[in-house]
Order: sequence, then structure tokens, then C-alpha cells
Amino acid sequence: MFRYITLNIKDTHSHKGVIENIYLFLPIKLYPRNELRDLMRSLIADVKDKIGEEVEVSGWAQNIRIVGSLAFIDLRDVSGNVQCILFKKNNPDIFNELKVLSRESILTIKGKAVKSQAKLGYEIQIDSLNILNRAKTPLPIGIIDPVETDLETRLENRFIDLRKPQILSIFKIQSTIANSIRDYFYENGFIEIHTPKIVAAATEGGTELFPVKYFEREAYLSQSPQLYKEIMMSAGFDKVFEIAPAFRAEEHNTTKHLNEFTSIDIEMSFSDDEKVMSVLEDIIKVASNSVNERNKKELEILNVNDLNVNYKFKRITYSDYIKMANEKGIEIKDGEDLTTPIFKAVGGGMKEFYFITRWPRSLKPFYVQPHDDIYSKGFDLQFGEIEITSGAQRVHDPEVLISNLKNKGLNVDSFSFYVKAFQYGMPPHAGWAIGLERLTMVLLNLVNIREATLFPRDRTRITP
RNA sequence: GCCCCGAUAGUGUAGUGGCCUAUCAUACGAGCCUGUCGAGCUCGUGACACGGGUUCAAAUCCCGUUCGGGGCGCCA
Repeated sequence: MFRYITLNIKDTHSHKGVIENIYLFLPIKLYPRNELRDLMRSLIADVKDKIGEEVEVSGWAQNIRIVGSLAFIDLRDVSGNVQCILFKKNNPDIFNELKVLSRESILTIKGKAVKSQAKLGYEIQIDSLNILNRAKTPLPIGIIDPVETDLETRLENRFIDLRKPQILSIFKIQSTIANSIRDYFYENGFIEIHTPKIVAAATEGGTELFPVKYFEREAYLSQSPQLYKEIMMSAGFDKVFEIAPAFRAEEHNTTKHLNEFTSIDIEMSFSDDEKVMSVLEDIIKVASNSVNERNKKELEILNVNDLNVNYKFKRITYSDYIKMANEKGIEIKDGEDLTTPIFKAVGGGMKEFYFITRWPRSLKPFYVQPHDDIYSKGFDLQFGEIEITSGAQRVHDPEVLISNLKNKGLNVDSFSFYVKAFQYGMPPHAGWAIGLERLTMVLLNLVNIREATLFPRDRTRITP
């Protein structure tokens, strides 16, 4: 058996309770605390490679089962779960502790990893157990209970909900998506930028903005980096991207809208709609293939097959989409906006990505480059019935820009900081924006965008 | 902004005017159990969102309030 002593570390910044719970194997050697932890603690997923060895693991007691004079603990950390076993005769004191220990308490367990009849084929035989923190009972929501919990209740208790391996898997995958897209941009010569989220005026008119008190003036939370990323083209940055929050004050109440979401934006100089559509197709394939490679375990936990997007994304013109709607018996004329029922009727059965191109100028914002008198170089990326992205080649001629602003009924003066950037050398450019949460939702086939958001901000929720 | 719907133990539910001092599961508490893994068995604690009204009688019907869900519009 091992003997333990309590370390006495004189660290005025540390919380007393933490210090008291740090134990050290004899012989005594005073390591700095961080080093101590790194030297001894194993991630639970790594235990499988340490059969026959002494291991130390820390985590949450997901389940505790007392079977006669045996005690089993399912211990969970970020990497996975492992069963730990204790025989009462080997340590009656720990056994009695376990009989009254609450689920989700925080433990450090030291013991020997051994092959066994446990489901994983191995388990940890407990030599010592340190209770770092006890969880209150009962839990606000169950983690392994065989009862469904309403999304509302889960979001109210998100810190516990996020402990579930399925929920954690969504965000591990989202991390891969963001990381692989960022890598792609870096590898392809994009400059990462950060534009202001407090702005003076609406980007495009139309959308409702959140007002912010800005000293003696009123400002707004940014709905999009659109104007700023275009200005960066005039600034000569050539290709830029930004991954940042965007805010929309629309009172929508649906499963695919948030009032704060993460927008992945790009803008490219000397480019056009076709080129940025290719980039978009690339990054979705890169993201999906990265998830397939790096998140096999998470996909399995979520019961999702490998993401298969290795097909050419179709380009459907807006006019053809109208014809397809007409063939489905829907009455809509060329020039009218596409509505949810139309997306459902035409795109509902297409469980794949496709572009809708050449939108009428009248349905797109002022900064979208005309293709001819009627149509524009604006496009959307759709997945089935859901809009994932909108993008376009942009106007670069300041005269066209000003006339578009006027035609849309916008006040040219309030856009002067933006228009000015077009008057002293603005290259042709194009770009798009894609919502990280919507992309995650679509790739993982989630029914509610809130599932793809750690702490969603919707019509009624600003806490937690 | 428009329209529809909902609220019963910690969680998820049954309930359709009297059979409800309210069902079941799970959680929680106590006990038994030496290979459990959704452990099992026994016992126990625990709830009708709030305020008015109708009625001999309300979890149940009506009105209001609060909180929430969904659809549409808008968009990513």
C-alpha cells in the first residue's frame, strides 16, 4: 500500500480547499503544482495503453454502483469513461465513503489498470481515492438517466448538459470544423482580421439591430462585417477572413435562428462569384473530411455516418429554381422572393449542398454586383431547404454603388465612410458569409440550432 | 411583427368535472446483496405555474398574468 501526506504549499493565491486536496506519493519531492499534475495524471482514454501499470485519473463520478461488498465507479473526463472497482475487504474506509458519495462528485483515483470482465475489457482497481468536491443531490438534470430532458431544461442547466458525451461530441466536432477552415485560409494566403462589433449604422438596412449606449451617442451591435471586410479590399489586404459573432435583433422564434451567432466571413480581391463559390465548396469539403478523420469516436457517439460531401455542388440559377417550383405546382413568378414553403417543396428532398445563383438584383443588397439589368452575381448556398450561406461578387465601381444605395432608398451620407473607400482605388472583389452553428447543425443533422450553440441567445434567453 | 400550442415531484410523464389525501418511470434517502455495468430487490420522501371565476364538486371548464415551445416573415 501507498502512504500519502498532505502537501503544504505556501501559495497565497491558491484556494485553501484545493491545497488541502493535493496528495503526493512518497518519497516526498516538492514539485510545482502544475508539474505535479502533469507528471501523474492520465487522461482516461490513455488508460487502455497502461494495463498492468499504476495510474492516476481525475474526473466526474458518473455512476456509482454498490454490489454487495464490491463498489464500481464509472469515472468520466473529457477523453472518455473508465470503470473503477473497489473490494470492501481491501479498503473498508473508502468503501464506506463510496456508499454515500453523490454522482458527479469530483474524484482523483489512483490504482492499477488491469484486464477484466468490464465492458471495455479493463478497469482500474482502486488503491486510493480523493474526493476533491462533492456534488449536491439530486442533480438538476440527469446525465445517464433513461429519461429525456426538454431542451429548455437542458439549456437552463447547460453546464451539466454539456457533460454528456453526445453533447461534448457536437462541440469537439465544431472545434474541428472551425480549426480546419481556419487552417485552409492560412494555407491559402488569407489574412485573419477582426472588425468592430460596435458600429454606427446598419450594414444593409432592413435587419433590426441591437442598440448600444455608446457614451453620449447611440451605437449598434454589428449584424455583419460586410462593410469592413470590403474596406479591407481597398486597403490592399487581398484576401481576408474573420470568424466572429454577429448580432441580429429579429424576433424570430425558430429552430434555425439565433440572435447571436458565429459568422465565418471571407472577402477576396480580383475575384468573382464563381471563384468564391469554389472556395466555399472547398472549405465545406475540407471541414467535413477533417471531421471524418479526427472525430471518428464523436461521430460514432452521435450515431452519425461519415460526412459525405465529396460531390460537385450543383449550381442552380434562381430562374431555374422558380421553374422547379412551378413544376411542383407552386405558383411563383420570376422576380418574387423564395419562401420557406418553396425551399421545402423544391429543396426538401435534396439532402445535399447546392448553390442558387443569379438572384434578381431587386432581392439582393445594394453591394451585390449586377450581372445584367435584372439579375445579379449574388448566390446562396443551400443544404436541402436550409440557407447556409449568402455571397456575391460585389460592386466595385463607386458610381454604381451610390446609385444602388439610392435605388434601395438608403441614405448615402450615412455610408460615406464606406463609399469613400471605393473612390480611391477599389479592386473588383467577392465574398460570402457562413454561419458556424448552421453548418454544424446541417453536417450533424441536428434538429435545433441551439444544439450547436454552447449558450444560445434567442428571443427569450440571455442566461446562462 | 403575425398565427398556433403548452405548463402536474429534481427530471420525464399519466390524467378529458366526482373513482385524485394524483399514475408510472427515473432521480434522491434508508436497508439487503462479492462482478455490476440502464445492476437487482424491499421500504420511504417528493408535484397540479400564479391570480380570479363557473360549479354541490376543478389538475380537468372559462378569463387574466407569468414562463416556455413551434410555424411564418426575416436571415447565416
